[in-house]
Amino acid sequence: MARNTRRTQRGETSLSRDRIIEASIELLDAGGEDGLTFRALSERLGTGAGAIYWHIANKSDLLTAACDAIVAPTMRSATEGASPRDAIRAIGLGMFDAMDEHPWVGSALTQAAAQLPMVRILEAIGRQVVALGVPDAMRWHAGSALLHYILGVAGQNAANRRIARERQLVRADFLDAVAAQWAALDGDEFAFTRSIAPQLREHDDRLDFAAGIDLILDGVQSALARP
Amino acid sequence: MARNTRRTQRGETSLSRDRIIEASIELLDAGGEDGLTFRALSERLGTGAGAIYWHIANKSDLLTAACDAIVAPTMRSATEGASPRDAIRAIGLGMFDAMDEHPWVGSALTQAAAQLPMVRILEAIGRQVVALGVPDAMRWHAGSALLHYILGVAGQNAANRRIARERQLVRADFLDAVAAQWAALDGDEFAFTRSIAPQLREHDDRLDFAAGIDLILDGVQSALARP
DNA sequence: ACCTGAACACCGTTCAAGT
DNA sequence: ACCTGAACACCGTTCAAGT
Repeated sequence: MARNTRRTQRGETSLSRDRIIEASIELLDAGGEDGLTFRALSERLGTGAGAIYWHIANKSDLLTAACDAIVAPTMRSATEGASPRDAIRAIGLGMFDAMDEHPWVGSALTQAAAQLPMVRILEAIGRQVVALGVPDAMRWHAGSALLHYILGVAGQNAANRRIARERQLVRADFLDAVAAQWAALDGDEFAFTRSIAPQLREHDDRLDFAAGIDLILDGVQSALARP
Repeated sequence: MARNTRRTQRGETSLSRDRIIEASIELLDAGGEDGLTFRALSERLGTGAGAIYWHIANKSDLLTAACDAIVAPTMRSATEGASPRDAIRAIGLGMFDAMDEHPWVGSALTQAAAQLPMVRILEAIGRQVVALGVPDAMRWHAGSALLHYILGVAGQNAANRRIARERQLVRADFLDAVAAQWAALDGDEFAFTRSIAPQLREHDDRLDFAAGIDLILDGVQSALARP
């Protein structure tokens, strides 16, 4: 960690794991997951591709580290809340907003299963589940349901953003395209989907996300109340 | 679709979209997502890489089609159930079992956001949400919470299987490795995660998955009961 | 209409060689 | 200890040329 402090003091010219991660995030923000390549990264850092491998193990390691650089501060600032319930909502919405700013975090999170970024989210949620008074035997179920729900929305939003980017569509046009696609489905086989297609355009992803968390928390609380 | 019926009658030598998808599924089952390449596929089909492009648009299209070939029959057979609640559970468990047999389906589902496979799941769930008596205004929230939860578990399981495969570990050894990793975390910063690490080894993914669905359904039902 | 297969423009990763 | 950059073994996709 303190390996190259002497050089760092001299300026920004030296390579370091932190500088690599920082540049990676810039590339990911600018060009999505495809934007991060060792060639683009080494060009931006003014170095050779091989140099990067001195500081990181491989691309998967790099993506996880970039993801953690977003998730860690998000979890640190989202643990406040008037009640455990509010705190859990804040954790979820904190992740939602972070992924809104960095859409690649959703898929990075999925790829880095059981790694540090995911554990941070689990930890933040779990503490509030305990504070909520959930008994030992139910903590795992409650925590993992919330975590999986958050990861599900994460993955889905990330995929939607990637598709919209590839087709060079803004959000509204993307939703219009999906709604049109759904409306064209077979009326008998896809009756439900067709019936909710109009809601696609009006809906607010962030509110929907919060509503899902509330549903799970309601389920937890009704289980707590059961004799 | 009926383009090459004459040739198909002669035997299995002719190429078709269905044969390509079938061979893709075999490659995906055998080697995970990395196992599906146009070179491996053309070799297995005894043809050139370019020939495949006559029948499918690109790799993303191919993966979505392979995913749909798994999801469609799963949804067709999983819609039975004594009650809407049982039916929703059956839909979820049907997907769980399908992904257990074909681990790549989880990530394919995420990549094919808003595409046919996902719509089939949404449709199956939505119908049961209606049957459950959920009013119009809440159907979207209930359906998308269930869908996102299922997709979250899907992505997570797929990622776990991929990592286990890469490290050539069987499930039990993979869980042991994760549990050991968690146990080594900082005691203050990761108190909750450390406390549930032992449960990692004992837990049953399938039961946990069903428990999460029940939590959401309990939440829906408690919202229905509210004045 | 359908297929061939070489060619193109990329990847992530390695490694002998430098400083 | 850290970096260079050419080389390696791959990718998905295209396309002139065949039948």
